[in-house]
Amino acid sequence: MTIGRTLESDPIEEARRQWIDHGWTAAADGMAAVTSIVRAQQIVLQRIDTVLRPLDLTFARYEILTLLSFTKRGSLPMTRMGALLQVHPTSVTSAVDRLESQGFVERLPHPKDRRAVLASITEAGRARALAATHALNGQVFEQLGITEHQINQLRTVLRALRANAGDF
Amino acid sequence: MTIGRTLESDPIEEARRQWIDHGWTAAADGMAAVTSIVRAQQIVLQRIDTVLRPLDLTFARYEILTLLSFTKRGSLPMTRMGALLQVHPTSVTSAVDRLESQGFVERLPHPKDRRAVLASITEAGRARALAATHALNGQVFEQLGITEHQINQLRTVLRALRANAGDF
DNA sequence: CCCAGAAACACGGATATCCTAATATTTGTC
DNA sequence: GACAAATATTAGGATATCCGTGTTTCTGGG
Repeated sequence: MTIGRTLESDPIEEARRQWIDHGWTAAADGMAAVTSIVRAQQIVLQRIDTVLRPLDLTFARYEILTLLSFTKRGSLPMTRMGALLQVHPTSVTSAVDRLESQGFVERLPHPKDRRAVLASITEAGRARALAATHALNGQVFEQLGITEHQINQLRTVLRALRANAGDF
Repeated sequence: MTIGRTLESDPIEEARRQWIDHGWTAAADGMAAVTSIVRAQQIVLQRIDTVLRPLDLTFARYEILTLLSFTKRGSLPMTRMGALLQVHPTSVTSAVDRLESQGFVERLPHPKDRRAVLASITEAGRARALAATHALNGQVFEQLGITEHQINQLRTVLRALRANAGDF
């Protein structure tokens, strides 16, 4: 599962030093922060996929199932899910295709708008989503390896970044 | 470029509230932090791709070019690059395939180990990498929309996370 | 010293995912 | 009622990962 052997030093810190040595000092910290985000996402997504693979789910499909399970009727229009989860409409289509073939979701016609399609979670979908959440909680979300204080720093800073990007 | 319309509230904060309401309090902050990392990566990678597209580069290929430009001889064994950039060997192969077809990199035989292949950056590759770095510095790395203090918090916390994952 | 087995290296094929562009249908608006 | 916008889908390109293969190098027992 691990990609390479252990490295002698932090490659991101080394890149940051290179930036400074080349005179790009104003961008050095930002470059290091961005690269850290990309790498951290690889790490957590790899852990998530490892936990989710035995359950035949990916993170994208897990997010859809969990979102649907939180709604009152267990269903949402496709476009609405794309907006809430910040993914492209085509990604929603392909993910729902797979979830439907797995029996976790079914497509229903929208009662008011004949253009729209409702994705509705099934009982099997609810059960699988719950099992996945319990596995992720215990094996990923409660095991990040950083302090509670650091977790909250992360949430706060990234919320500022997301807000600046127009996320909400 | 933006995916959906502006949302009324922070969807991650809403998910965190759902976690607490369901009694998964111990995992709520970790879930929010992980989801924030995933979303933040989407945001920064989208900005990076927008800047790099006119230069016919992706972030993965840009990283390879920049890494090579930082070495003394401008060349590295394929496996070594995979280890430094934390990507799979097959990803290195396909990225170098494309860079070679673009004329930014050439494959050379390793002088000592006939199994290995050296990827060597060309002059065109150096020029393109430099142009890309200047564009990314000005349009992404210096424009994150968060304070310098927050940038450094991010670096520190994510370094702890990466160290815990065995990155270095 | 020698040689058989293990490990490392790069690549090709198959699969899954995401994004872009284009399309058909339906709804809303002036 | 004509025209613009929204909705979901399909098709195509690019990327990343998993698995297996052929070649080369390393290692350890004889």
